[in-house]
Amino acid sequence: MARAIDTTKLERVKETAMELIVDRGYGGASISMIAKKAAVAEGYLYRFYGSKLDLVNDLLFEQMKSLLEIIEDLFHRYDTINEILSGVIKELFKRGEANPTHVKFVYVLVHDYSFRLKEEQRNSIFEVSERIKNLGVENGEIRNSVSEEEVFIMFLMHPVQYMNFRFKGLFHKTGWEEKDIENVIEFGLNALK
Amino acid sequence: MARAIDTTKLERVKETAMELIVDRGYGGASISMIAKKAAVAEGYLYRFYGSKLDLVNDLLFEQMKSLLEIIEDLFHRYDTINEILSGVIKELFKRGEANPTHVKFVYVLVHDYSFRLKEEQRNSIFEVSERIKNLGVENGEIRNSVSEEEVFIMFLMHPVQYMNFRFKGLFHKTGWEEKDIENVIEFGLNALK
Amino acid sequence: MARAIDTTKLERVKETAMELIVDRGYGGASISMIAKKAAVAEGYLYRFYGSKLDLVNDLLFEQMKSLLEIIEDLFHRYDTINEILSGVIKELFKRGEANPTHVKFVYVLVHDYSFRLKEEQRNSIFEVSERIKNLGVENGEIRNSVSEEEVFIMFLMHPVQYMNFRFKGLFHKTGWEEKDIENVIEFGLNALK
Amino acid sequence: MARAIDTTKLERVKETAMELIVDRGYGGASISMIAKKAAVAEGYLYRFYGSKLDLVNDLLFEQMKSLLEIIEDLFHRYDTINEILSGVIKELFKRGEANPTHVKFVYVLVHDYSFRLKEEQRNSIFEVSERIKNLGVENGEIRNSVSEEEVFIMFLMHPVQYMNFRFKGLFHKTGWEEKDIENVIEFGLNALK
DNA sequence: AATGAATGAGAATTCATTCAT
DNA sequence: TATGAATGAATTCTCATTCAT
Repeated sequence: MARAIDTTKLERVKETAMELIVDRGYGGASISMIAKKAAVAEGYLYRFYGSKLDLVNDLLFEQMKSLLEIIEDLFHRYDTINEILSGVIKELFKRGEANPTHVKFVYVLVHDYSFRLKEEQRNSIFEVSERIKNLGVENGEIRNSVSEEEVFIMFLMHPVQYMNFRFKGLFHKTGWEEKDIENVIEFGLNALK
Repeated sequence: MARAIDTTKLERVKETAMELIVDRGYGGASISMIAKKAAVAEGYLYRFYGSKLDLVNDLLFEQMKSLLEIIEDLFHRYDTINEILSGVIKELFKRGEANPTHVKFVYVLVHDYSFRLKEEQRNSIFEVSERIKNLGVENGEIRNSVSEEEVFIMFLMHPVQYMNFRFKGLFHKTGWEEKDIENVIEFGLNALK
Repeated sequence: MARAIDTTKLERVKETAMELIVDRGYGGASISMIAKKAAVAEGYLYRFYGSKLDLVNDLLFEQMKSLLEIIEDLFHRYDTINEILSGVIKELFKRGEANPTHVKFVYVLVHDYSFRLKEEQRNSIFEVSERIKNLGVENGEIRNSVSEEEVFIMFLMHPVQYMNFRFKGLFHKTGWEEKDIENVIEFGLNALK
Repeated sequence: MARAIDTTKLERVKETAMELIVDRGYGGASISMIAKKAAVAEGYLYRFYGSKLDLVNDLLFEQMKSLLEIIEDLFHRYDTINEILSGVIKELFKRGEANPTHVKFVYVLVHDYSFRLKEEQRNSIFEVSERIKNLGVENGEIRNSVSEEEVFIMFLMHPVQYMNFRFKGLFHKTGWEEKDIENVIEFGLNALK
């Protein structure tokens, strides 16, 4: 009987790839570095991905999906922008604490012109943003002049950027407290209202 | 006497480097590609920069400086957040139209963990943000709970991100109109107030 | 299981490297020349050596070690300078015949200021020379005024230089005969006595 | 009227070239390094030499000539091997003290298979060695079994090698004293007798 | 299923040389 | 006479990818 695929192994590769790409950029993270750090043979990942690019695109898709699901999920559970945005941002910060690498990875690749989200995911981003906007406009929590882009920015990109500024220590601050999270929520609500 | 330095040549190299780095990432833009596209010898740029990294760091510094000067300049000419932010955002969009590559370049590299702004420039970012916040808080145009980071984000990062979402067509829109610019201004003022 | 390492391959690289370095100098023997002549991929040798310099230093160490072992060995088997020196020189000429490249390689690199023997090997050179001198002085076969350097020169450097003058045809002679070897031995014994 | 050639300038280039070649090897000493250290334009030396190789060959010829002239000169002034060899070796050590670089330079290049003395100079080397040998054999100061090569070695190569071992600190000694010089003379006379 | 030896195209960088001034 | 800007071939080294085992 054939051996089963060792899923922890592949997981290790993915995690390591994200770490190294965040730290050293796409070009700076070599397959052999990733393989060595993940304690896996160099040729291993070619059993699952056709190329390095494939792997990274897949990783980006997966991570972005996971973040979008936070929004989708809360959108279905609450019906005010206040609740949804609060929930999303709290969850994002929670993940930033538990898995900084994942958040950094999305942050880095989303701003890279060499990586594009898949059409399918772009559509899904547009749709969530639209539905949120509609809800907000009905509720009076979002100005009409706010665009879908801005909704997306405030729900996802801004908190992610905020965390990354802290990761980078751009303003000589690292990490965050409860109060910072509250401020980010307040900031978002204000921007949209 | 030796030949005079051909200054347009170096300018060509810098411009081409930014274009290719935006399109293909730091690692994806090779020196030989840059040189060929700029119609310059491969060894040419090493007369001015010690390495590819040097060149790119210098370019980032230069571009960021140019953007920061917009803020500095308007800060000295106006005394309401409304006027300053309007001025900054209008100028940013103007540049985005005239020189999309420059704006894309800053956008891409600022989000890359492998490139860090120089300490000197980070300090200058903090200082401008602080001065703007102080002014705004005095004027009643900025909430006290808004952090310096958020000021910087709304004055620079958000408009730059907005333009780049349009460049990328993330929401199936490309380019912008007068009304979009007005909205971005309104969005920023709201977020800070 | 991965492929087994082809050991003859590395051997080919080493041999070729020595040949080319002897003929064209360290700088004149390029990695790609070596690889092509050894029928090996350019990147191959980097699996074993971190750099070209590493390879060459290792080669020098190996070759020098091999020559020093001749002396060590004969020192333990005989107890007159006459016997030891005769043995060493005969063996050196034998190797010069069988492997001229090895002898040329040592000759070239030992005289190059950019390559230094490792401290460890320098010590071992000093020690052998010292032990030989002590034996010779006791036996009355070596003058007291002869230095360790001169012992080393006569046991190793002089025969190697002699062979290389013949390789180079500096005096319009190439190769050597039994009588030449005898003369070199006689020359050495006289010099030390 | 045209400016005269600035001979000190060319002299500076030659001296610097020798220094750098000794320290870093032929390939390691670049034209631009030499030019910068000699405070001369990069293109300057091409007014006198067709190529880097030309320069170095010329330098080797010049330095070797200068050393051979010591022997020629003393050969005409004295008529015993003892006097000639003593004179030569003393003069060589004197030069080694005054101009270590020159002695190192000859040492390095003579042992390099990529540089060959010119036929003309090789002949002159052979002739001096022959004349000395004949004189020595007549005088009874040189054994008949000694070859011309060995004469040359003892008159030039050995002292040069001796000095270079000291320069390199191969035996943990640097520099030399009067007594060392006497020993080298004694060593040479013994070897030839 | 997994390994890691081997490849070779392509990367960044250097440098001898040329030539307009 | 002398300069040094500019060149581009060649160099060392890296790395994604393949494939025999």
